[in-house]
Amino acid sequence: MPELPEVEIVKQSLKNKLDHKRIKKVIVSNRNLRFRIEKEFENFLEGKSITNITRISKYIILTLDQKYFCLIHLGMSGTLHLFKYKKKEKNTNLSFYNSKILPKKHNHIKIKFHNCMIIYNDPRRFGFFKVFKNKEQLNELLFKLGPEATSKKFNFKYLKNKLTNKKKNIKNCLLDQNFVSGIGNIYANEILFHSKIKPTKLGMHLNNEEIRKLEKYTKIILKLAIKFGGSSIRDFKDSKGLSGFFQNEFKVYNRENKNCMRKNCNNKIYKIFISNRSTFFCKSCQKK
DNA sequence: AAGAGGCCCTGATAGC
DNA sequence: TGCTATCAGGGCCTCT
Repeated sequence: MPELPEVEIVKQSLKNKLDHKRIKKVIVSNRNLRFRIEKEFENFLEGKSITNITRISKYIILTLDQKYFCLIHLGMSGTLHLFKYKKKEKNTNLSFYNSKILPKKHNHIKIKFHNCMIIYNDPRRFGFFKVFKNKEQLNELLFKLGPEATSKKFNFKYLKNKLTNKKKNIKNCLLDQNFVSGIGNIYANEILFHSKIKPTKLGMHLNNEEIRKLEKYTKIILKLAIKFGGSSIRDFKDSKGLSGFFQNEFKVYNRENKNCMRKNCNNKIYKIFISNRSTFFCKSCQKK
């Protein structure tokens, strides 16, 4: 599901809700996510307070007691659901949460707070939770990432330098998180359409104008997608259950055989596969 | 060393 | 209706 805009939306929807909340109880019902959840996971989290919630590329980071970290990646199908506490019935230990609909299966992790809880659901289990006992350990993992697509570090100079002699096609470059972080398959397709660059073009063959457009539209598209609340295909929702609307703005993604939306272009959108990922483009707008 | 492809996993959908 | 095949928003690992 989630690329940088969707992860940002999830983070925003958790922010202020979980800030400074103390974790009362953690329940893991399936430890086999992308990485197996460590035995100490529950114990480590319980009793600690969430002192900050941030996002780096497609990762959500919970800061715990200002010095520990819980790194969350939603993989392809992960979702976080926030439930507010409603009431506790007299003489029982049952807690009741508001009635927001939750999938019946694949709810792998529950994190309970005083008056709310979050549930991690992930059918395909490509996502993961991992705790870090200090910042150095966390940075070790994160420093391998390329500059964030929305950041100043991702600029003409960086791209020009990186693309020189790059024999990889530009679409795979955009999907390579060590090249630039935060972009996934949907936004890679959309960015290349707006930049008028053919997805199969080798990185080394981009001219200066194309590099400038690539930088420009990467930032425009991702920031616009955040404004629209992300893209909700296959039911992406934020932690409160709200959908995004950027899917209505797609120009090429999932539009095989439909008309190109650029003014005065009469061509259709083609679908090809690049490294087994579906790739959409207009042959006439993205000639080379 | 860089790049391509397989693979992890479940579910929705298309085609027969 | 019910089977099988294919494909999904990610990224790690292996092979060349």
